[in-house]
Amino acid sequence: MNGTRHDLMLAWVSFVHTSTYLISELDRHLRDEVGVSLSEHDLLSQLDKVGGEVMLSELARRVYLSKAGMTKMIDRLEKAGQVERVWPGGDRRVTSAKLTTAGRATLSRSRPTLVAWVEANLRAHLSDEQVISLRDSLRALLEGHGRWEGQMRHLLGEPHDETE
Amino acid sequence: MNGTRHDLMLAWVSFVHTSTYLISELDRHLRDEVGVSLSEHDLLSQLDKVGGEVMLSELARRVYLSKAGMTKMIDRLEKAGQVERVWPGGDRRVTSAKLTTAGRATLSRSRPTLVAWVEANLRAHLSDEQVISLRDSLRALLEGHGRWEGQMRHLLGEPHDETE
DNA sequence: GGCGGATCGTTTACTTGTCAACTATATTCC
DNA sequence: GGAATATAGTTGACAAGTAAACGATCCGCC
Repeated sequence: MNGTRHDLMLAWVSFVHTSTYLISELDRHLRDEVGVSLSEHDLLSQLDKVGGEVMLSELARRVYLSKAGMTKMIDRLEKAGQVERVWPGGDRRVTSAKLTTAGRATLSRSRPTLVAWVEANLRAHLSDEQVISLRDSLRALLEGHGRWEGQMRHLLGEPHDETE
Repeated sequence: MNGTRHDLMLAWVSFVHTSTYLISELDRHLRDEVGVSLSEHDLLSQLDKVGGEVMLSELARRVYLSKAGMTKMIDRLEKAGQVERVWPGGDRRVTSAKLTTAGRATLSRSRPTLVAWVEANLRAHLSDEQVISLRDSLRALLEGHGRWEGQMRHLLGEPHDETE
């Protein structure tokens, strides 16, 4: 018996089930409490992280959406007043999106809701060491697939800076 | 600054992005190579784990699907000949599902494909210690939410036994 | 300076999921 | 034994994603 391989597959199956479960729970929670889905929060959060306009295809890449999916998501969020399409001149093919004031207001409610939920549903079941190890492993996976971004300010609503 | 809270949120955001990315990649890979989606593989795998008939609502709970979603999934898989509906008498409300021979054949192709993919896409970027720690943390999360099952034989196609 | 091939965003058709309403059966309890 | 209630599965209307085809624009290069 290859114990290591078994551990690996166990980790993977648990990973799939955990994410399926937790993500759908958090999604429902955010919809109920704030009125945005998790992916919508994620999009608003990316826009806030950049702090300005982002072209749609770049935005799609960041939130793992096809370009058709991004068109529809921006349609919804624009209709809801959270986001605005802008045409920043230069290349006339590109459309960008930016947060509206209402979008920033939504973020100011969704962010603490999300933080509290994560405290209650992750932190509550993990030791500090497990959180750190999880963070490092996931970062290694993202890096290994070329998907690690600067990520990680803004999660708590901290001011933007460039010191990384 | 609360470093621990920041680490926690970083871990969570990485978790969401990693699972979004990896799951969609594996899903595409399984469709291309074997012709089943990841959720379909998961369903077949659950049926195989039990080794007999399972009622639809129990199946739905195991793969995190609504009962309407389960009806449709079984419709598809039955039409594709992978699965059969059976009515095991007793409670006349219940419908169960079981694997067909074709379903078992599909599993015998999807399982090694999945194992190879996980070796190449997880194992390749993680140390043995990270795999173990990941396994333990995810198990703790599932247990914390009352979603830990026996899970974990069958992942590699090992014979059923009850020694856990 | 204009032709061929990429890239950007949208549209269309389709897939796969949810929720709410419904039917049929089972259970509780008076 | 019968009414109220709960549970199993299906159906229909909708939500949110994809892939492929399309129009517009940009770029490289002869």
